[in-house]
Amino acid sequence: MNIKEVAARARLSTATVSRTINQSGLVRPRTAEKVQRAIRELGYYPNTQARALVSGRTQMFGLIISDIVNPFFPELVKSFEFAAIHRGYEVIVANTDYDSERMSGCVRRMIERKVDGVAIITSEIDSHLLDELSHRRLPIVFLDVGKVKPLISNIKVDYSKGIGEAVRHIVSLGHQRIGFISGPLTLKSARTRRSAFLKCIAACGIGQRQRSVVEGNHKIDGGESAMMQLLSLPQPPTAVLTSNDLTAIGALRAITRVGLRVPQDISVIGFDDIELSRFTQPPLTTIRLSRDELGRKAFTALYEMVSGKHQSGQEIKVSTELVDRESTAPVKAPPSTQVETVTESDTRASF
Amino acid sequence: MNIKEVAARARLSTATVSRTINQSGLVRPRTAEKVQRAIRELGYYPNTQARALVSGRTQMFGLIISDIVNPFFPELVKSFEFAAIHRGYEVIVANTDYDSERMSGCVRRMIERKVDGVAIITSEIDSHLLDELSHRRLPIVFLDVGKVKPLISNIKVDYSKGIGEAVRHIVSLGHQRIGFISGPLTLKSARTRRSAFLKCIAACGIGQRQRSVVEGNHKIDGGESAMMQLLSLPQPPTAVLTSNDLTAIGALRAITRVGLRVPQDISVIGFDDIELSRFTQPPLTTIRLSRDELGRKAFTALYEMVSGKHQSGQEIKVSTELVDRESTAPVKAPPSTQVETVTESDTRASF
DNA sequence: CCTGGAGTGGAAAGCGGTTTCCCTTGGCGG
DNA sequence: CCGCCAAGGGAAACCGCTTTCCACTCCAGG
Repeated sequence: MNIKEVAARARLSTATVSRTINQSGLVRPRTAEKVQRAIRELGYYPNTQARALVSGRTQMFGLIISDIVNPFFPELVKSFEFAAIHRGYEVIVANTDYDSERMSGCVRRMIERKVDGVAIITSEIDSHLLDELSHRRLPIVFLDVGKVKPLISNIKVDYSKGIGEAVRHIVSLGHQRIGFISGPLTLKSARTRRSAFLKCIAACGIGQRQRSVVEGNHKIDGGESAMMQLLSLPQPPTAVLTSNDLTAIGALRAITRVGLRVPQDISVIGFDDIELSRFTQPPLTTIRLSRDELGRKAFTALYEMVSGKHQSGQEIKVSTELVDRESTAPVKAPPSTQVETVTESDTRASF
Repeated sequence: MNIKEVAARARLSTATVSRTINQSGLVRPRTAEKVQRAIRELGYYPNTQARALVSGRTQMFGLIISDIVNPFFPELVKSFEFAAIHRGYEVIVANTDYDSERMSGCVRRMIERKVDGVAIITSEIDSHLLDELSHRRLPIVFLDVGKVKPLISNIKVDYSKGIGEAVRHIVSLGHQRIGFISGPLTLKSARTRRSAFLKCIAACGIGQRQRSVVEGNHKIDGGESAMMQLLSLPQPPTAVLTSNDLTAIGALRAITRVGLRVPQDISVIGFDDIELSRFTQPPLTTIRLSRDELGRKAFTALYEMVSGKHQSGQEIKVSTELVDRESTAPVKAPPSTQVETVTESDTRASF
């Protein structure tokens, strides 16, 4: 089934069929109608490969992420994809699995498939790969990597806004000793979040001695053990911010396990506002970074580069904001008590 | 950058370059070496579109799922994709969003992109779409739809095994009144799970009067309200099975909220064994359906159809099994007590 | 009645590969 | 040293589509 059969059936040339399909406006309505009928009768779909070959555009975008299993990404993928289909683009998703080896595989796939642009929402990228891409004049959108150039746009997350709101919120509740559980510091994104926290905390007049920072792994178990570390400090923090929601959930678990309560004994604030955080017990106060917005804006940025508008690359801002739920409360008492007894049996908890 | 440039640089014909790339074995090693060098020096990647055009195979598979945001799917997608890349295939993922309107859009996309096969892991498919696909001789893999035909394989999940294990486990713990929270009964998969439960329960000699079935929505909130319904029964069940883990998590929440304990007062068993279920409080006993296995097998089934082996379509089994964690316990007492007081303040819970 | 130009539709040249068909080579036996 | 045959490599057709370049029709104006 190809354009020739359609042309034959409509008793027209392939050129006319093609023109009709592509709305070139050079075909008389009566003729177009003939074509349409033939197409309908044959159930014809143009071959995208052939089209891509001649037009030089595949109408596909690549989307490189760290790991689709990480709850941060599915929503992002979905909104990117949604925007893409809407404009007639297809999306090829690739997971790096946080591995720069794999990352180069992903980039290769994108090049081989001749995508019209790539969104890279992960930080395992070395400059050599970047060259590879920009050498081929492929539009790229990064998340938080910074340098806008021709054909390279960047989405800049304003971490400070949300984190600032959170820290001020916590401080206004009387908390003085504030902890932070970072992500794995091998990740650029984790380092960015961490330093945004440090900046905000300093801006609020919290001294170095009052803050304690430990490293998690952006997953539940890492959050849990990091929180255990914080709890075993001589002066544990009374409020804890975390680098993502999974970490916060782990922290919640650790606190509960040790027989303390959230938020009465310790306040916890997450980051990202994943779906799940509405369902923790207590519902998690967190800093929202809209993945939906991220996905949409990433697509749009790419689209504007390929369609000529904004060829030069641009910087797009995405904001963050505090979502106040129930995992924060005023600081308990003059900071004196310390964890001593671990009342396992008292730990009644659900999801 | 195309094959001609490579040929020119290597001072050979394009045919030789092509033969070298495709390992046809007709090229002398010395010549091949020349080609390789030229390719390397130019950073040449063959154009997949052009290749697909002439070979008739795009080396792409479609993967149609319900909703990537549902935690059931990411892992499945990942393992499918992993297997695919391993064999040089690319994957196009499409979400139906449980909407049969969208479903037909997904199918269209697959046809337009000329994928070599489609895995359909969702049940919103009407026969008209199916015709559309098989009319084009596209290999298809379904999940639990049943009819194996030429070019149509089916993955059959053995629900009974895992559910049977779970029910026997529960019964051996002394439970007599057993509840089930189903998924939305508009979904075929939910209906399948529900009827598997009913069958197993009957096989274990539990009478109709001892079981109560309510409908959830496969999400946390639906599980929670469905569980509330069960709890308000004159004789609430002492053990509850659910159609998926999110539902079970909701049930956990409901039970905790009402001042009861899992597993001391009520046992809960989930389904799927999503990542999260290890992290609930208490860790969720659940029935594992390996998404990893599902993804791998779906790919393999497709691959075997396109590569000639097993053109006829086959039925592939995937098993389920009980994963015993901590949300089940022996039934409490002679079944008499009933929920009366709701001690909100006593509800200390985390994730 | 002839000419010119707008409006339609056709023929054909690619797009970048693969593959068939055929011509060169080169190695070997006679 | 010559001839033969297999193997290596080249020329060209073709995959399905878009698009340029033309040819033709038709009607208005001279």
